[in-house]
Amino acid sequence: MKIICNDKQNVIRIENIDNFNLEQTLLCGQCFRWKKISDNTFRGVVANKLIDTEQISDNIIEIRNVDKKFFDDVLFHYFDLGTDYQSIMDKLVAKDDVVKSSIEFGNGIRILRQDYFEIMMSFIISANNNIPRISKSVDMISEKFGTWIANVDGEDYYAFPTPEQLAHVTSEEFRKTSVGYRDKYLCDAVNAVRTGRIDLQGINGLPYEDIKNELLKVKGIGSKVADCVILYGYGYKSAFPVDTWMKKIINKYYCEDMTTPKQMLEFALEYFGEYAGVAQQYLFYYERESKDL
DNA sequence: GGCCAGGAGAAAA
DNA sequence: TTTTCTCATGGC
Repeated sequence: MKIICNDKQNVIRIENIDNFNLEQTLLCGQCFRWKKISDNTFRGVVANKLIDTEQISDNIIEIRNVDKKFFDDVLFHYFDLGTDYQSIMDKLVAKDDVVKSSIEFGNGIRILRQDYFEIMMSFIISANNNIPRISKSVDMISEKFGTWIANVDGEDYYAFPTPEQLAHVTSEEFRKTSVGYRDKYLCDAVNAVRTGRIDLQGINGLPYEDIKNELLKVKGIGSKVADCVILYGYGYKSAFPVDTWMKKIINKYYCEDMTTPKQMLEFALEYFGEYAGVAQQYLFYYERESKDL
């Protein structure tokens, strides 16, 4: 991987990068705030900055509107550029033909490391919901309560609000962002952070079981949502969210008679091992997208 | 008009 | 402790 900085134009160019497809990574359901604005370009807000990023070729990506400092301080970590995905892929491909097919189908998904608070709120909204609506609600919450970032091409962009900005938002106000009955869960999550019932920064690095138990203290966070936060926020690559799609996949390809999510989680952790979460993301993408072929 | 979405909490068994 | 019911919302 080679990183070329052009601070005069605020462009970062990443060359010779393997396993990084923007569309698969940004629209695969692990994040909700990136928009496709042309064939190969995506626009999104990361840490109070509006960023454009373009897939120049399979191995070249350009990031615009960022200087070297922001790239080093934030984006390198956000895009998980310090991780050797090729070695992870090699290990997973050897598991079985289902994983192998999934990885050959979507061989450019990276697991982002997103803001803890934003990802927690987003996945509380995700419960019994669908991706377009989750995205819509997260955008509405940002627009109503977050800090304005920029107006580009006639459109306003906002940062996801901080816990302080949401401190006095009522459930009725959350309800107006079409989150449905999850409104009160969002209030509780904000309250949990502000009172210190959960320390989102402090729990980073705890053993999987411990960090999960901390997250489960928040109303609206069950096993699946906790695993999403642990995987897409804290970057634990063994965390394995069992959603409706993963249930289908496990029943279809692995264990026909398995019924409970708890069983499935135990099976997945044992079978897929330290990169279970990565396997999960590829299986999820494959099962959802390959139907269109 | 019922079913489904990246489920969770509360009630009931 | 483990199953069953209910919970907004919108697209199909």
